[in-house]
Parts: sequence; structure tokens; C-alpha cells
Amino acid sequence: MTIVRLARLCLPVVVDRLFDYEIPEGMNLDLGAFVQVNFAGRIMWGVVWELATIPRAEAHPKLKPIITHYAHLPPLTASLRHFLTTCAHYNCTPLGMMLKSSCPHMDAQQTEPTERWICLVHRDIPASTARTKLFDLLHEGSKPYSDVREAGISSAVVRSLEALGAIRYEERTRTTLPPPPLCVHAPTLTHAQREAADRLIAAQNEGYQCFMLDGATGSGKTEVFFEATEAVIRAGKQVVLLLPEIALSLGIQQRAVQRFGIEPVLWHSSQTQSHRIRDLRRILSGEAQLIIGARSALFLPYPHLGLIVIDEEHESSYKQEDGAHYHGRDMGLLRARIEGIPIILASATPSLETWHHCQEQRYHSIVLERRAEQALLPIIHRVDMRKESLPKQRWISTPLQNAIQRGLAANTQSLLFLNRRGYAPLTLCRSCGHRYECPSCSAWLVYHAQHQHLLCHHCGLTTPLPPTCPSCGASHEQLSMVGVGIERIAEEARILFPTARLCVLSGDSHDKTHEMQIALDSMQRNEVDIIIGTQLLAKGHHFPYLACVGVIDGDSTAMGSDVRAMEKTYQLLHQLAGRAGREQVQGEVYIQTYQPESPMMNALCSWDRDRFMRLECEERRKASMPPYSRLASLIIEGRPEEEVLRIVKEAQKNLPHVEGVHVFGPAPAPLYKLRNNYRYRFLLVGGKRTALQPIIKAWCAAMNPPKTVQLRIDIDPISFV
DNA sequence: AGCACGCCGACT
DNA sequence: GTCGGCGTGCTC
Repeated sequence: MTIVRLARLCLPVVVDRLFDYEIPEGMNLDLGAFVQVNFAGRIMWGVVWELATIPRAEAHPKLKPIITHYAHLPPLTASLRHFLTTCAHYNCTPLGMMLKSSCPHMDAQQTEPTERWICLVHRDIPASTARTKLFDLLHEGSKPYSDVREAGISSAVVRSLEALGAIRYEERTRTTLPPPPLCVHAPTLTHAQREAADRLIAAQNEGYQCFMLDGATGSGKTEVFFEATEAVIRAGKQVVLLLPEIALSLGIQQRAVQRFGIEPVLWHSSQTQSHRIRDLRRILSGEAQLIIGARSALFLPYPHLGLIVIDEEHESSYKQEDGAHYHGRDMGLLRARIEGIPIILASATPSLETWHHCQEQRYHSIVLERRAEQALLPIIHRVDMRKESLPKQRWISTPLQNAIQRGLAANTQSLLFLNRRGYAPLTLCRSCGHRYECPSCSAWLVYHAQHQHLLCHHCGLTTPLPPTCPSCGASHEQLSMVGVGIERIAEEARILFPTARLCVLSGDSHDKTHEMQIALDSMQRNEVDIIIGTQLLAKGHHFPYLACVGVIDGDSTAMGSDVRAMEKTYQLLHQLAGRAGREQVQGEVYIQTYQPESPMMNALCSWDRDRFMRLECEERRKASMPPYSRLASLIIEGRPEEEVLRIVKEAQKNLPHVEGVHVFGPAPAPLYKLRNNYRYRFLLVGGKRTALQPIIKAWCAAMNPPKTVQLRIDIDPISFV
């Protein structure tokens, strides 16, 4: 009886299972090793997940051999494999997709078609030598190579249809660059900051621990976690710092350069492929000590990870919504636990979940107060819009108008905030009532005065404003703009304050980073009197001349379907309010609202964040919502509408019946029609300790939708859209 | 995910 | 007659 050595491989494909391959004579593979195989007629890389020796008779009839062992690549560590497996299970995502996000360098190397030969040589070998060497290897008369590229490990690529395998010669002496020395410029810390930093530093050798670093803007959070970062780097380990929107917040990179004297690796989606390859090499060799990145940086194969920091922990952009669904913050916690290292969650307005874990003593809470010279908290005024009786098409109340006027006289800046892009959210024809609607989404088209067109905020469709009503033919003078967007506020401000210098900032600009930078520069030089903007303004930057903040619609984000709507509104208003004022200048905030006496507004105006947190926690407890329960949603999405409905009915027939698990739905998703896809969703609510994943997976397995209808599972959904 | 196989419309 | 659309199914 012949036996066969086989490797069970994880391949970067969506098929959610391992595939067996035969290990050829003389090839020695460890768990985690990178290999090359033929998968369904395609050459593909993969990672050894399990090893086995079985009788050949029991092996898969189509068992194929492993083509190559990438012996020069370090195997994936056991902890990273464990992390990826757990992530895949937790988020109901195929393991192969997790592997793919963990090894972006492999995709880049694997773009060569099957008929090419690849020769991997060490980068220290000049391209000309590599060519000669390769030519020798292939004997005389071979087809000429097409190209030799320098990419660190350079690959000489040769076309040949006689090719039966790859020719590779290994360099066993991989030179590893020593990490550059730190060149530290440590700031002077206050007593409280020093104490906080020392607690974090002391934790570095004590395994997994989670710290909530809770401090207002200007309390020195960054300095404190930089102290911990320095200590970990000095111990020869790597630090990952996660930011919610790395492309928009490069300031922290500059601060890191100043603080440590080393160039951190930046990891985000808009980085070029060649930079990624270079950076990955630096990460794998341990040369990169500090990695600043977006969520995706969490999955990279760090050989010596020592600390994870998640800045602005409460940000919902940590939740990946497209493709694989996962929450960057929660996966960070998971990785820290598996690697046995500390993690720091930093925020001025922590998420309710994190705050609650601190209350339950599962995380350590480190609170930083504002520095003494910044102790002057802005005064928050509520403008009761029920009593304001503003004329039609007017949105800026008298108290807010007066405050801006005072700012103009005092040469300080004011900020007007409205989280709605465009001129007006709804455009309709007065003579027939026709509403301009997106043909692909169940959403209104929004008029943008800046470009004089109608825009769908969901699919990006743009159309010029038609000269006559497409429904009744009335002239465009009959068009009525209903409601208010940021451009309309700018128009009103121009009328109210004709001499003021305005700056309008929204997500509409083509080059966000560039335009933002120009705007920020002119604000720093006090060349702007009134800043008008959307969400972009709430985050990050400090405006030194800003004394007054006006919120046009303090109730707007309290939309219905999201359990976290109240929390999000609080966080946003709290952060915006914190932008007003600076040393010696009392900041003022005006919030226009129809619910001035709500508990949320009361807590906000007295700057009593913890009172809001306690209230909101109690609301969640009463409603059996997170953090007192777990959520998962099943989204049925596709086309045509009838097929989607058919599957929805099938799902209803197979509704899971599990003790303690409630199933809600089906409900049309808030955007029922999006990009011509129809969407329904179910929501599962289970106890804190209930794993919803097996329930929802079993439910999905019982249905078989056509290819045009997809079942998507979203664990811990944030938005229900 | 890819990619091949397979069955119906507009062209050399 | 065939080139090519994307619906369906498989990958050790």
C-alpha cells in the first residue's frame, strides 16, 4: 500500500475549504509555508494549513503535486494563521479572502501567465547577471526572456511553451537590514500624562490587555501612546497604529517622524503597488518598526508585533462594509489577544461598547483631562427652532447670526456645520409634483449648484438639470428646491454677511486631500472668516482662530433604523463643540434643534459625557441591543426583483428557531433599490454569549439562490443600509 | 474569485 | 455560417 504525503492548502479564493496537494519527494514543508500549485488550470500561490500522510487510495482522485515551495519566504506564523481562521469564522468570510488580505505581496508576484518561466533571484544580484544565469539554466536555444524587473527580489521572466515548471535558484543568505536607530525628541509630559504613559509602558510584557485611552482633544493622547510606542520599538518589536481615514490625516505621520526620527510605513488603499511591495519587505524583515495604516494593515504578517494602537476608536469607518465585512477595532482586539500583546483604544468620545467594557472592568480605563491652559470649555447654547419661526428658505437663526457677526467684529472664525452635501436634498416640479429620482436607486437626486447638475449620492449618477419638467413640460422656473444642503447655507451666509470671507468644504471636491490642505492653510493664516462644511470638518484638525461653531441641524443624524444613531450624534456634536475656542478665548457653540430638552442635549450642554453614556447604556439594556446583545444581519440582494422576493420567501419559510434568538424581518433595506439591485434584510438578535454565526450559516445553507441573488452575512452590523 | 463550458442574437 | 454575450458550475 503506497502512502502519500499531502498538504492541505489555504488558497486565496472565495471557495471556503482547504484543498489537498501532494508533496513531491524531497520537498520539506512546514505549516504556514508558501507554495505554488495548479488550481483548476491556473498557477496560484497558497499556504500550508495542515499536513497529513494517508494511503494513496484514500487521497482525492485528482490529487495534484505542489509545483514550488517558496522557500525564501518566511512561513506564516501559527498565531497569524490562528487569527485569520478565527476572523474568517467570526465574520462568516471565506478563509481564503482573509489570507488574501494578509498577503497582498503574493498577488503582485502571481500575475505572470502560466506559460512564462519565473526565475527568482536575490536583489543583490544585478539584473545582467540574473539574465546570464537564467540563460545558462535554460540551456542554449531557449526562447528569449521578455523582461527582468527590479523589485527587491527581482524576477527574470522567460516566455516558453515547452515550460514544465519554474526554474528558481535560491539565495540562502537573505540580508536583513537592521532597524534604523530611533532619534527621539520626547516632549515634556505633564504629571498625568507621564503616569498614563508609564502604565502603558509597564504593560508591554504582560500579555494581552486592553486600554481605553480616554482624553479630550488637546489632552495629549497622541503623546501618551507615542511613549508606549517608543518603549515597544526599543524592545525590538513592531507597533501598528490604526487610523480611520489615513489618507486625510497625514499629520500624525509627520508627528511620528519628529518624535522618533524614523520614517513610519504608511499602509492604505491609495498607496501604489510598488510601494506596497517595498513596505511589505520592510515589514517582513522587521526593518519597519512603526506601521501607520488603515484597517487593512491589521492583517499583515508582522514577525514581531508588540503593540496595536487604534486611534479614534469610535469611528464607524473601522467597519468594513464592502467585500469582507469586519470591524477593524474588534479584529484588532482579536489579534492582540491571539498575539498576546497590549492594545490601546484611543478616543475623545469612546464608543459605547468600549466604555461599557471599561465599566465592567474588562478594559483598563486611562482618562486624560484637558491641559490646564485649555480648561476653558466652550459654552454650548441650544437654539430652540420651534420658537425661532424663521422665514421660508432661511436656516440660520438669529442667535447664531448674531454670534457670527460678533466673531466678524472680533476677527475670529466661525464654523457652520451641516452634514448634507449639495444645494437641496429634494428637487420637485411645482406644477405637477414630479420628483427627480435616481433610476438605479430608491433615492432622490440632489441638486448641486456648484456644478449645476443633479447627483445621486449613492451610485454617483449625474444628469444636467433638464430645461423643462420631464413629466409635465413646465419650465424650469417651476422647479422647487426643498430642504437645505451645505451649498444653500453658503448662499444664505453670503447674503447675511456680504463682507465675510467664506470657505465651503465638503466631500465633493475632486482632490479631497489637496483641497482640504489649501483650505486648512488659509484657515491657519486667518484668511477665512466663516468655514462652511460637512462631516469632513468634525475630525482631526485644529483651527486656532475658531471661536464659534454653529450646527444647522442638531437633530439630523438621529435617523430611525440605526441603534447607534443617538450615540453617533452625540459623538459628532461633542467633537464639533470641542473645535470652538482656544487659550484665552471662550468658545461658543450654537446647536439648532427641535428637541432642546432631550437628555442627550442636556448631557451635551453640560459636557457630561459619562452621563450620556449611562443614559444610552440604560436605553440599550431596555431595548436588548448591543452591548447587551449580539446582532447579525442577513442581506438578500440582487436582481431581478421577483427573484429576490422569491428567495426572501424561501428564507422566511426556513426561519431559524433557536431559543433566545429573535429574528426580525424581512424588511426592505433602507435603500431598497441600490445600483439596480434590490435588497431585503433580516436581523438576528441573540444574547451576549450567543454565537449567531452557526445559526445564520445553517440558514443560508438551506437556501439555494440563483447566481444573480446573493446572501450576505453581516456580523455586528453598524449601519443597516 | 476566476475560468471554462454552453446555448441564443448580429455580423464577416 | 461563426463570433460573442453572460448564466451556470467547478476547482484537490
